[in-house]
Amino acid sequence: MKSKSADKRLAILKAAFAVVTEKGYFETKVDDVAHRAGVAKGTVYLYFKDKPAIYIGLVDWLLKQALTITAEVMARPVSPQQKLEELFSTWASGVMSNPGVMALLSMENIHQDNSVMKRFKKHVLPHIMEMQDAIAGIVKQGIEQGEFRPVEPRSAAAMYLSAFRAELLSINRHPSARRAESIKELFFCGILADGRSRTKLGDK
Amino acid sequence: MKSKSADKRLAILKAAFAVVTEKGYFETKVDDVAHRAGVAKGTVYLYFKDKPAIYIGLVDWLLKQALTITAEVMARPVSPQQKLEELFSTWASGVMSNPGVMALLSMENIHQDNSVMKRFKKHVLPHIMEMQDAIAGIVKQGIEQGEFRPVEPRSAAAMYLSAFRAELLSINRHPSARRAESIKELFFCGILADGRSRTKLGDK
DNA sequence: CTATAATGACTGACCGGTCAGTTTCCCAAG
DNA sequence: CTTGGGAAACTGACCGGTCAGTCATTATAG
Repeated sequence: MKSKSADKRLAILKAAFAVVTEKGYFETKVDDVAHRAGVAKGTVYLYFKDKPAIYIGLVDWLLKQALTITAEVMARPVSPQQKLEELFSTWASGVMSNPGVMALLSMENIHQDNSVMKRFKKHVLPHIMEMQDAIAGIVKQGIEQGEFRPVEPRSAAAMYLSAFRAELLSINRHPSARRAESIKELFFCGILADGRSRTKLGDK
Repeated sequence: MKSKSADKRLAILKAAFAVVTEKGYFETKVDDVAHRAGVAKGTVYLYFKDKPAIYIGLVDWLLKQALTITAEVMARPVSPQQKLEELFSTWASGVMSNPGVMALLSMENIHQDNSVMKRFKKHVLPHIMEMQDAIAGIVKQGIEQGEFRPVEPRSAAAMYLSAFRAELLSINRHPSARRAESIKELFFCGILADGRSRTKLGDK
């Protein structure tokens, strides 16, 4: 099964990427993917067990790319903040620039618990967690170096990913670079004016 | 069509809410909704033109509730920050607490451009925008009063909604109140340590 | 010539939407 | 109060289209 041709498998994945980001998983027909890849439907089933397997293979593939980028950025000899900033823009200009990607990766869909989503969870969540851990690691480093406040690293990682998502969404809606900068900056600086005490929130 | 019974329409919406948040739109069968509502399939079609109409009706209904809460909170005589905090927790404990709601409302899915999503966009996006505008309004007020930094209000609103989403996601994943506080605080304060200049980001 | 890869017509399950038939409700006439 | 009849609400079996997955057949490579 692996021997046939890694190229063809990749071609099918790329076709699936194009179709799924355009129409969404449920509206994507296996025939669409096959045609886009320039093969017959039967051929798709030589490389993937069934339709969900295509989707899982696709997300796997994308996340692996994103993780590679992440690891590469993490290894650079720059400050934690710099790392987070670079990751932000590298992601934004890389794999993730396709407007449909967010739909593809968005975790909301995973909270449903039919059998397809269970399979999806099992295969893909570990990658997501790995990513979040990587970011939490950078945050932790930043805290130790005094660059960041002592926040919960995993919360910060969640927030970081959300900010990234917000950026992509606004890029999709209004293709203007200004907004994005602003969102990234909000992540780092927050919204409160300088004068306000940063510990005030805890009280209430 | 309106005369039949508003109660029954509502019953169908509630059933749809239960099923759609559990299984997602595409996996939801009209029969499921009908059974859950205690009516026959045909009856559903007396109240809704077709399946997408059920979905649109559902999201409309939920967003209207959220907007009501928003307006109510906005009217309170408290500081902008207080407003945002209260909105955050009121939403979190209200309509939005169901783990499936994010999936239901998440905008990612809307970037696909088949006919169903076009209808969806047309009906629902205005409500979303209304919501974002409301929040941007609070932010603007906060800026004028010197409570917030002079950020782009709409970016801040996008960030706020994303932070809210991050909170819900982590609540779903680990039912612990700690994390949520932390995410909300991150929105207000950012992640940088006190000593760091807040304007430094703009350079580069 | 054999083995491996690729094909695409076919099938069976599924489900959105319909509609002829049934029940329920209301009210006017007896 | 009973009755009857007509309208409105409701029902669910059915239909037609769609599509995931199969497999007998054909093409290709070695």
